[in-house]
Amino acid sequence: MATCYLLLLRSTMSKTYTISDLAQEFSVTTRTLRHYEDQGLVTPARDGINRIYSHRDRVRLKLALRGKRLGFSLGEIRELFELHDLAGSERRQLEEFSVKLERRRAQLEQQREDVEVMLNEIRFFATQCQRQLAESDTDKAPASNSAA
Amino acid sequence: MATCYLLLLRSTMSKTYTISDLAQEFSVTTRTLRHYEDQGLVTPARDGINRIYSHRDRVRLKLALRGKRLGFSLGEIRELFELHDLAGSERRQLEEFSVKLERRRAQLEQQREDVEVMLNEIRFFATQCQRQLAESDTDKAPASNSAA
DNA sequence: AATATAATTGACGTTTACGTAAAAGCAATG
DNA sequence: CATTGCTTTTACGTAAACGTCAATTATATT
Repeated sequence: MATCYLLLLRSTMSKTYTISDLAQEFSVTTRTLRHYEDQGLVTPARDGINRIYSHRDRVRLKLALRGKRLGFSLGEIRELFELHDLAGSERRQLEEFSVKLERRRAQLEQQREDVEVMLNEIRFFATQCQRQLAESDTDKAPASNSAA
Repeated sequence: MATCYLLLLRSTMSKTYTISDLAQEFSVTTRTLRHYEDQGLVTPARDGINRIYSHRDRVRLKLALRGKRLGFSLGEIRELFELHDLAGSERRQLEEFSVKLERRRAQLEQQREDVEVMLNEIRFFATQCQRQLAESDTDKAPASNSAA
């Protein structure tokens, strides 16, 4: 049930996409996609001069955008990708990766708490707002006036 | 149990703080605090030329930092503060506020989901890492070799 | 009084993540 | 075949969020 997206990076699918396909699908500009390429987040093939994005690129883009929503920098996102590619790698690197993952996990759990708190705040003010709006409604309704 | 921090902004407490008090407590630079003042997030009083931060300022700072962790811009954070100050305000503004809150709520819920997914990924890779590290341990242990 | 410590106000610098404009190359289409 | 549309590279521009001096001022300490 809990799909692991990073694993999809290994998947082998042959559908390809143009730059504007992906730009449209993910509501980003083509400039953004080229920028992500500069930063090493995607590595589209070429048809002559034109970029051809693979399924893998698409997945990476999706992951990158989620990373961004969570406040990861492009550099950090690339690091995660690189670390993933380093699967059957040296012990030293694996240990470093492990440490980084742990740090990230802590940050994310802080963030999770932040989100909950903030949602509470917002819900609270939303109700306050609604209440005030309701009051200003009854104020304007000349029939039902409950004494101030 | 669920403290509403924004309400603390109304609280009346007389303890004050210097700029470096708050900088230390929240692990930011004094430059940051001055910047936040420029952006209207805090409004310290003055003792002659020196800044005197109130309890209210402290709470605002705390809120601002949480906002930042969640990817809010300083401008958006200020907006939230302003909207809060606008408590007994005009219907029009309240309605706008309501809409903004709703948008924020949607974003936050997206973010909550993002966090969960990302935590899953990270947990998955953490275990993978541990496994590999364990394997490379048994590899190096000359006693127990389970045939490749 | 002299020196050290912390605060102040400019003001320019830096990084990140793109925006935007210019000049040019293919591909289909009227 | 000229135009339209999408693509390319190159390159300068920009907004946000501070960093980093520099020059001054105020307070505290020896």
